[in-house]
Amino acid sequence: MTAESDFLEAYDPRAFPATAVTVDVVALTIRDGRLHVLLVERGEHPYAGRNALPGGFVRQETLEEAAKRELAEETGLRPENLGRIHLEQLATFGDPDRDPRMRVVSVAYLAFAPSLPDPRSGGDASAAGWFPVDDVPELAFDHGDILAAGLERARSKLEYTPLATAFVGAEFTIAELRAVYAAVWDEELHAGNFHRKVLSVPGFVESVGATTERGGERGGPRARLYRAGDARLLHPALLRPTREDDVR
Amino acid sequence: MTAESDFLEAYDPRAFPATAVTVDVVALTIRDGRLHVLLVERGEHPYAGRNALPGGFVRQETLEEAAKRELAEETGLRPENLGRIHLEQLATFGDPDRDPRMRVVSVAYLAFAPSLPDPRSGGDASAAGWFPVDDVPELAFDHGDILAAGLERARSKLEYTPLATAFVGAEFTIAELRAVYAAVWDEELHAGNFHRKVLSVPGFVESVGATTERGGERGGPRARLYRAGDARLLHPALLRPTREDDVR
DNA sequence: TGAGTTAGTCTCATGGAGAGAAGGACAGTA
DNA sequence: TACTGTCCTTCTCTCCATGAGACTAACTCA
Repeated sequence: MTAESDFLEAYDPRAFPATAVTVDVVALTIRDGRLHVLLVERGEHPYAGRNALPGGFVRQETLEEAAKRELAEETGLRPENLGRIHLEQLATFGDPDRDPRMRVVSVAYLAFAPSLPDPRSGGDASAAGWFPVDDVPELAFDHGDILAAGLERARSKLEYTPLATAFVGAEFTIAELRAVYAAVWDEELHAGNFHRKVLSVPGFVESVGATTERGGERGGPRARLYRAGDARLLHPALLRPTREDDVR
Repeated sequence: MTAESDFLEAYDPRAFPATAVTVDVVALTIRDGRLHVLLVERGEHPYAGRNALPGGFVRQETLEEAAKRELAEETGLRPENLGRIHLEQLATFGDPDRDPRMRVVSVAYLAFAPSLPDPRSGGDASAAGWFPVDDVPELAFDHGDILAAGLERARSKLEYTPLATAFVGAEFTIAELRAVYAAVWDEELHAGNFHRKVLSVPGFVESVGATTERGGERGGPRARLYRAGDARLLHPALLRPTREDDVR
């Protein structure tokens, strides 16, 4: 392999045009029954003062590690506590003029988390906060497009994966799970049918054998507790009600 | 906005570590009832002589334009003839050591095309060819992973989008469409049920009003011709038979 | 002309999904 | 304590999508 090592030694990485690679994270959670996204306020140009998705340049690390690092920085969570947070690659945005400084290609990641503390109180990440996704200010760069892609991915993934369990605690009730679907899909769901459906999908949830300590805030019986099962795909899927408009 | 323009003038793009951005294309087509992928033989180090997905560095263009350009170069197709080819972003691969030369982040694209001529006879793209996806040699870089991701995406997208029509000509029979599903999914399909299903999904196909000139090669009546309808999503979806193994 | 093949239609059994309702268990209030 | 309203959980009924199988008619090839 002498030819190859010679080649590698003579290779000049600067021969290619400078392109920066960043990660941006669409971090979603549910607070007060509404879907929220994590946004930070930009302190620097360009778009100073505008809200943006948390993100930054990729260092000597994998893309996923970069996304985890950015998420940890902005939420104030320690990386080791990121375990229960679902993280997946969303898409890559690289239009030549999406950043006025230079060519920046951004790999967007999507994160789902159970309700997290307000990052404002976290100290370091000063100007960060959770915003309801249906009431988001205009964002910097093309982050509005990235957010839209993240929301669509989240809505779609609830259908055929047990992702909703990433939004709730380790033990949860069927009603809590239903609230997740209702918040992400922004749809009312038939409690009885949802209950039957969730329990009928193999591996979606498994019973803990206990119930909540007390009934709901406004009455009602104690609910049985479940934890996430071992299914990676829901079969059959929980299809969201499809509007004709979506199809064409 | 003087502050911002001052900032942009003083900005030094070289301040960030050099990272190259490439696109790689998983181009799929169907030949002789089998799913094929387009591969090129690398002439240069690293991985000289190994097969790889067609791809290259991104220039002053959008990522999708780069993918189209690479695809056109390797297939010998003129860019204006790429119209009927479906192209979508697949995922981005950026592990620090995936390319021994330098940090290379690759945005992978997925392309579906009707049967194309053999690129070997196209002249320019000398060492390119179509390989059956279930009989692919070991690939350069992490292109094996990229191909696997592309196959899974293709199989999944057939379920809920009219993507299969991108594999056939402008006018096609239901049997041809069924052959696409059978090839991509590598599954036998019940002809009667498939027929009923395809015609029952609104906007999937629309009748041309004519039939094939003659029956099948081994007999049978003439088949009615259809063209792609205006649906962007299939509802209800054509779900592939799910094996229990896939679920866990 | 006959045998074999295939497009298209149909029937039947099964099971999932939506809608509605009922049985309790529980919280809050009078 | 009694009452009211909430809501978790289960059941029933109906409709529809799906899989399996069969049948007819049109066509090719020998």
